[in-house]
Amino acid sequence: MVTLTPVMKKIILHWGEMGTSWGINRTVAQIYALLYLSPEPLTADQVSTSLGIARSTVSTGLHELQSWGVVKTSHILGDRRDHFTTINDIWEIFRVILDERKRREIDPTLDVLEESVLEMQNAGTDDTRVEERVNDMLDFFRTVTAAYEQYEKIPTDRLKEMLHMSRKLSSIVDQVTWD
Amino acid sequence: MVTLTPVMKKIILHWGEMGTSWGINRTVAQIYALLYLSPEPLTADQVSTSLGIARSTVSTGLHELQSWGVVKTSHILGDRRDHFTTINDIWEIFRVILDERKRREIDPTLDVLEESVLEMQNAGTDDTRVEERVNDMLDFFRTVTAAYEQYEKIPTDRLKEMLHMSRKLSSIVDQVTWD
DNA sequence: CTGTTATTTCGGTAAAATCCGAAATAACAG
DNA sequence: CTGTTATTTCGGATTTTACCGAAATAACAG
Repeated sequence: MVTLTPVMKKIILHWGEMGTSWGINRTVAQIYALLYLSPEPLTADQVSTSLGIARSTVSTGLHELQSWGVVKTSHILGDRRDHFTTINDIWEIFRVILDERKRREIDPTLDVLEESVLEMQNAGTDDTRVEERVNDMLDFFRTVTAAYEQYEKIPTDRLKEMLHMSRKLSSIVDQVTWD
Repeated sequence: MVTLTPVMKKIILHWGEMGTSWGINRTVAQIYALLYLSPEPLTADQVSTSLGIARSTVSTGLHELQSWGVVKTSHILGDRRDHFTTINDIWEIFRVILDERKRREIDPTLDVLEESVLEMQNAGTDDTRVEERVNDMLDFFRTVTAAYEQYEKIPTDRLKEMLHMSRKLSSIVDQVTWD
């Protein structure tokens, strides 16, 4: 059991709330926050008692976090329990989350839209409006995906630089013309 | 009652699913998709019968969509019922959604983190680790917010250009150095 | 004012997501 | 192999969220 300072409690609880808006379940997000703030790796039991959630729930939650690659296990000599930590660069964490969201939300939508376009071509409908709108959507999602692929190539350190300098950056980009 | 083509059904259903991952409730997202695809504005009753959801649910859903500014009413001479449409630029729509998400998820987090830093200063804890992590988070959220403010200034048309040219853009940005 | 149609509010129900705890399994020490 | 500790699985209970439909309110025509 880890004693939580008021600040830690506050952040863990808020993180839980925020998680729900991000489609991450409340307790999973709390587990994450606890591990992120904890000075050393924690066992599943410590997580369970500190947050007051069932051992089994912690187990499932940790698996989910591990499957995303934002939580790792570490081990201590003479102790066969797993100890859990988060990767500690918050920028990396949000890259992972963003990636997960893209995978779950953008990619399937792209598929559906592409299928739809094909189906409409085959059916040969004269439903111009729907056709037009679906094409608009498809263009949008394709463009966003392409841009995302560019973003993915940028190493985190470079990304930090860029965003820290976002003001300067945007004034530079303002001078760009395509033709 | 509007008859839905298979393609429309497919997209509406998928949109509903996607909505849930975005923190938008399934039926609200479906209403949105229907209006987006419909050639002309629809009455609440038409939405209700076409999607098979209760009139009252439609009412609430339409209000929510209107409060976000992505659905507007229009009127037809000699008909006192409201007719509903979506704004029809999908780019604008996603700007609105993004903005909503920022407002609900980023802004409150920034508040909590700033409060936390103050509290920790007052309490004078020597909990270096937590302090460090909270500061990291704060820096991250501040940087993202600042970058978002730059993005907000870009007119939609310009944004389209930029993203359509994201490859070229990123090679230009690659040449930027700050010092 | 009265009747008619449109819209909204709201309490209760239904559906979905979350979480618990008991039991099963796994991992290991001796 | 046996006992002990750690971890996972899973059915059902609990909580949360979404949805319906009846009743209230609003908006209007005559």
